[in-house]
Amino acid sequence: GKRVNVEMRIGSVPGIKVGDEFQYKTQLRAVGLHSKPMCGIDYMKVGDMKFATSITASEGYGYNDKFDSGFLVYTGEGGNVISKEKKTENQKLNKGNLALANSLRYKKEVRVIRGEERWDRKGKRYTYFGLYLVENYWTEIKDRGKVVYKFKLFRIPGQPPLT
Amino acid sequence: GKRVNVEMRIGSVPGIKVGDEFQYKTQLRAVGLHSKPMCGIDYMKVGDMKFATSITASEGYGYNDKFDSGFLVYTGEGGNVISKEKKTENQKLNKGNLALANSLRYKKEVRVIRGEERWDRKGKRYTYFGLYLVENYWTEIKDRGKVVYKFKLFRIPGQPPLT
DNA sequence: TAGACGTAGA
DNA sequence: TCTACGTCTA
Repeated sequence: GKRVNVEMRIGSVPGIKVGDEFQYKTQLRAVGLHSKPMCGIDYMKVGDMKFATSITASEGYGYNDKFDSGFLVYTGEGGNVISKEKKTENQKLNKGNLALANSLRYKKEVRVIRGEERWDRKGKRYTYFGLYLVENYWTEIKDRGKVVYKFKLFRIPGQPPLT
Repeated sequence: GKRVNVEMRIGSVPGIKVGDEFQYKTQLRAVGLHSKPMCGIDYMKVGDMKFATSITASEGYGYNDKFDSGFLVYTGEGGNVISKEKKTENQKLNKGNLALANSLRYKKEVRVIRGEERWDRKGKRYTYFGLYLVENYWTEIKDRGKVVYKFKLFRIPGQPPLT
């Protein structure tokens, strides 16, 4: 049980390979992949600007993120999208959403982790998918008339294939 | 990131020594010390009866558990004791509380883990304190007139000292 | 102090 | 489905 406290950064993490799997979000933090225990979008400040460092696309939360060959459409955060108790609101271009927009504008790499539900529903299976770039983003109006941000990311070519 | 799924049992855990420290509750689960990610009392069914396997006494949650030389007074679970939103209710002799009561009656060992707040407030420091036996339990009436269970446990002699 | 794509078991 | 001594950042 060694004490872990990794500095988060943009880009690949030394020692972590595409396809590496983890069981808990605390493990993602321990190895330096994703710092936030409950947030999908992790980001850091460089000077006065936020950039995304990593996103985890966990299935089964009502976000309906779509993984396709080399692409990913990812739903922004905020607006109580997955809350059962709180009222849905418009998502805003702040926090993680703003960080992803900045990553697009400045062509910063984003680590992508996919979280899959396990058949035994004990923990998840978090798989490191590699580095992506944000291609564009837009807003959609969801069921209850609220604004939701969508980010399209493409996988940077030349990385090991996902089996 | 090897997949972990340990069978929980009563008594000491092979390979775990008094004083071993951990950072997250998911680690406690991984090594077989404490299965529940957010509950203080872990227990298992033997035949038709529940017995406690381990308790974590985390500081800073308004439970006011007391560690003394060889003794521990532990607050039972339930009743929304630490909830800020929900109304406080009477604790009942069920779930983990019932398991601890059975551990007293049948003299079953209980693993004790102490969770301390860290100065940097990142993670906790969970320390394995060794095996205890429940000496007795009682109820108290707390501030808002609600029933709270208290369990007194003593540390089984002959174990390595806690430095 | 509150918010956020957490976890497991009853 | 819900509860439960979670865990981090803003």
